[in-house]
Amino acid sequence: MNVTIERKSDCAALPKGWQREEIMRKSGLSAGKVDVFYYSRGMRTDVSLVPPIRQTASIFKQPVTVYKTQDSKSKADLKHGTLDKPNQLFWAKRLEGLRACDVDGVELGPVELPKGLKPVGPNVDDGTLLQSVATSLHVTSQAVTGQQASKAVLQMNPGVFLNPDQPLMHSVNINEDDIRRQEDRVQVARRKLQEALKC
Amino acid sequence: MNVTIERKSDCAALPKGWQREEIMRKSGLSAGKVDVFYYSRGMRTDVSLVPPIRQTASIFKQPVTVYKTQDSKSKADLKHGTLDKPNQLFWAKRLEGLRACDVDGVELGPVELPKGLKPVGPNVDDGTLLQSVATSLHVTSQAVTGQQASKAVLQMNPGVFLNPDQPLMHSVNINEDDIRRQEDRVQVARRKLQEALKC
DNA sequence: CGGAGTGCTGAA
DNA sequence: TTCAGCACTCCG
Repeated sequence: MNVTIERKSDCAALPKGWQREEIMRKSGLSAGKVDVFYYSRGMRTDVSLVPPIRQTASIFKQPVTVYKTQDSKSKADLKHGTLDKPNQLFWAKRLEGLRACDVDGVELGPVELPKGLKPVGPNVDDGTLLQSVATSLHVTSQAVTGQQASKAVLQMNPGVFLNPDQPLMHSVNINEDDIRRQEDRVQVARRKLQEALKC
Repeated sequence: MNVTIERKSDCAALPKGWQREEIMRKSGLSAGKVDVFYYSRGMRTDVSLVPPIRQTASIFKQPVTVYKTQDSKSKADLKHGTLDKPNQLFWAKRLEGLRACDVDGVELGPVELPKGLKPVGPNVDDGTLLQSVATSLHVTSQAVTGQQASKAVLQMNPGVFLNPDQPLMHSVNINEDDIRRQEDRVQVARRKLQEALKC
């Protein structure tokens, strides 16, 4: 069966930026009927709309959190009563002293964190920070952004200002430069791989 | 809303020995919807039936391969003509010299492999072995078992005896002792975690 | 659990 | 009879 593919282009009658797509049903009782889809930007298959997967060494898939600029409530927000049980303050401290080990049971050395990540709270060092960040990335489905309150206020009164849903680190601001640097790193890695594979 | 949990028991309308289980989706866009499962023996929640996830530092989920003793064909076997394009011999060698680096671009040191893993083939060292094993774990959907041919024969005539679908390592035999040792390691790790969490 | 794709159905 | 709008299934 030959099918003429409809131009998926902007349509005069549509608000600016909207697109109309017509998909013909290919089989079944309703074969030949047409479903019409409208998109405000990008198409169904637009790869740029799919959040990338976190490049953490994790056995769980961890898609990056997407912030929507339009005020579209997420479906989860509309549901009532799916509250998780509250986290204990400083729960990450219970993991202190634990360390991953290799096949022979030898504990791994300390991991160096990026300079941007600063621990907060009494007696929170880089090790605890790493454990709380790693756990957050695995456990929470929210964005991992760190603590919003100032260092002084957190030190003074953590019971009030510490957010137990976030790791024990200062909030991190990712700026354009950080993104560019990360893109560069990815570029370099890709080039190396390409180089290696093309022989 | 109160929900009566369906007894997960034999149902009159089902053939003898079959069970029906209704599982409510707990999160996501389709939260609240129900998936229905039927089993002829055992339940879904029988932990022993769920293949464990490989504990590799991988962003892909990698369930351990399950060998069934009953002659139930796997789903993949039932599909016809899904042949992958053949692998090049010694493809892993193209990755030699590549190494992961940390956030600052500093390359990571060499990784120590378990004693059981021995490289095979001309000029294949532990680094190449690691890369080929890691790639196999990510790429293939088969069991990763290593090369079956003897070292002598592989060295002599790799074009004939090397299996490009397997990493450049000798076949590994996992015996009861290995399994027990691994179970012990898991026990120890679990106890440590439990200890840490119960304060 | 999500997404693509088809089935179903009440209103017109 | 038609079909918009959603329900539902299937599969990865």
